[in-house]
Amino acid sequence: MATIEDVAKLAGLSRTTVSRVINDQPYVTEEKRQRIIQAMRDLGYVPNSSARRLRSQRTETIAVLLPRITNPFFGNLIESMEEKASEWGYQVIVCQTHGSKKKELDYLQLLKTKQVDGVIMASVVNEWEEILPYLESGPIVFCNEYMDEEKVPMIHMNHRQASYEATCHLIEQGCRQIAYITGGPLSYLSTERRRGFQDALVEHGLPILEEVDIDWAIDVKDGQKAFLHIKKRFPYVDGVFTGSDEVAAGIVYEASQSDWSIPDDLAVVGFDNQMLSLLMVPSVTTVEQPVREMASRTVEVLIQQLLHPQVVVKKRHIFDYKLLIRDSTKKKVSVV
Amino acid sequence: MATIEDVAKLAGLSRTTVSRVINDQPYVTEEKRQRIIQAMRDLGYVPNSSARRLRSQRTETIAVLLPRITNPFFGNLIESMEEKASEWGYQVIVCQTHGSKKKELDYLQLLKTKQVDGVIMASVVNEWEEILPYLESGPIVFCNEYMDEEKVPMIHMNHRQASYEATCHLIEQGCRQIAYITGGPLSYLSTERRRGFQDALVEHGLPILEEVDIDWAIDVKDGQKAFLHIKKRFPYVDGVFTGSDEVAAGIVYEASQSDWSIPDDLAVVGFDNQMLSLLMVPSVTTVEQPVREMASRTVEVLIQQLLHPQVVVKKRHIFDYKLLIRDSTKKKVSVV
DNA sequence: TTGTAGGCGTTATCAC
DNA sequence: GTGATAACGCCTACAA
Repeated sequence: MATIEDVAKLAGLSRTTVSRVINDQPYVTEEKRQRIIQAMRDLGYVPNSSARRLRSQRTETIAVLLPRITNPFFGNLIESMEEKASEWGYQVIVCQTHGSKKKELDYLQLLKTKQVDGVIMASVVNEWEEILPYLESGPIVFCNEYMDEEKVPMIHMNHRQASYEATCHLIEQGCRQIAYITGGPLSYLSTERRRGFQDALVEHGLPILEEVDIDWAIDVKDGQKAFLHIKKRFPYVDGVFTGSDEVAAGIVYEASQSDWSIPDDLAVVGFDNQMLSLLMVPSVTTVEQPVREMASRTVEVLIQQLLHPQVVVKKRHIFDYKLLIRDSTKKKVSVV
Repeated sequence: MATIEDVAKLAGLSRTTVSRVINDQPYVTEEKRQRIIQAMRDLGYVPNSSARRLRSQRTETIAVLLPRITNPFFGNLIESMEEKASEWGYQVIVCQTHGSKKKELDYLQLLKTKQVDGVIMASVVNEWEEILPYLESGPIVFCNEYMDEEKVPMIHMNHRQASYEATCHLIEQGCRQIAYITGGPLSYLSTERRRGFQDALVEHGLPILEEVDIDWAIDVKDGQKAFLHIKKRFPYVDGVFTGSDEVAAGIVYEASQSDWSIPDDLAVVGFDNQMLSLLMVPSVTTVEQPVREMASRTVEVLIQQLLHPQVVVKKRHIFDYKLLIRDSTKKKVSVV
């Protein structure tokens, strides 16, 4: 593999001059510049990025931490992030934590070992105290997940309010016994969602169904199981709020295989506006997040911090959600 | 940031000895080893990976090229690849080409600049002649996509045969006017699929409907459009083979909004066995690929090549598919 | 305008 | 067992 030295020799010039040409710097005669360019071509020279990294102390790479890519929400997120990062000449490393605290810390280690310049956390399972020390080694930005902290920028929606609004919608449709179905690791975000849900119930004087504690539902199969569970053990439930379109789809699907009718026997609200939610029969009411915009903003915020480390950045970037009302909640007998 | 030098000083030893401890090498007294470990702790020392890369000429990073992550097939693929790579201590860089030849070559450049040790191409849009030169800089492995080449390992299914079988199934169900719906960039794989489709038609003496040339369908929306297009312009079509479950889902969905019935007016076969295909009403007949196994094997093949460059590896790894027959093709009046 | 030389942090070689 | 030294390939004061 040709090095800068080889090019210099072939062109009969010094490494310095070659380096100037590589980096488009001035103070090189056009004639020598051409000679060097020719030499680089002849040798098939390409600058070695490891050497550059060592020298510059920068990797132009960022890590994106998320639970798993096949969750469409995170898939969309990283798709947009990669596109944006690529525009700025940055590489993206995928870091699937699968909700494991250890894996999360292992991947944060990339920051300490200087394998990446910065980290985006789209999911957070460790406590803040665990994460804080890594901040010494480079910037961290939260996206989607958030906390009561002001040390790192956070790009997200108000999940508490979104859940509140979704639940109010169920109540307006006449639901009185509403179950909360969730899954995945506990986090600030998931707590916020639950709070919003309970806010709405309390405000309307409705009971919080402590007995229906389904906290293990994360995908379509789980949704199907959850439906059967409810039908069998808590048949009085007439509405469900779940933080996942996949779970909602599972419920809708399994209901269609039973004698229950959605939404009349059971109204269902999902979250994220996945394609699935629109294609189900009945279509699923859901909360839409501006995924692409959040992803794009997150990358911008991180890269700006990398380019201008001293500048104090805005810490909160709150995006708007949108409740998309579809057939899974449009009860025939609606109570207003 | 503490360096190996700092640790050495604090422990009152040389960099060499510290390096030995870091790399678990013998020939260090237990007492000194402990002193060094303590010093590393005190300083919060972490080896700098850029320096290691430069020294070792290895990055322990691989690049995965694919069109876009949100295509669930590729999402699943990279999910499994990241997991496998992580087991071996390798990082994965996401490279979305969006079917662009230029982007594909740009990402292959990562190999030349030594930012990655190897490349997995899960999609290929350039000609082989364009790709070949990059092979000098490191190993490339194909997964999913393939070619008539023996220079790089290829992990894939026999798409021609899968399409052939799927089409035969449509014919057995009584379809006589079968449309082929495709999309995305032309490639060896897409050509193979078309061949398999035509093989079946020819073998059964059925017409190839040249007039129905839908080659622009890649997602659900396109599927919906395609259905309307067929219904309006080619109402005699009674079967559709499409290389995408999303397109199939769009067709099924749009049909359900019309007076056509699936499968009796139109039988539909998709590809990939996405969750979608199972949840649609009617559920969609599709071809299942062993995605996780292919992904996992691909990473293994690549890493083995990195670890043992001289060993000649098996070039073809052909996996089995499975035709999953569901409601979208079970015509009531089936002709055998 | 061009070149010399040192150092980024690590590890392999060789001498002690 | 341990340490001095060179080298990986690049960039950049500083000198000329």
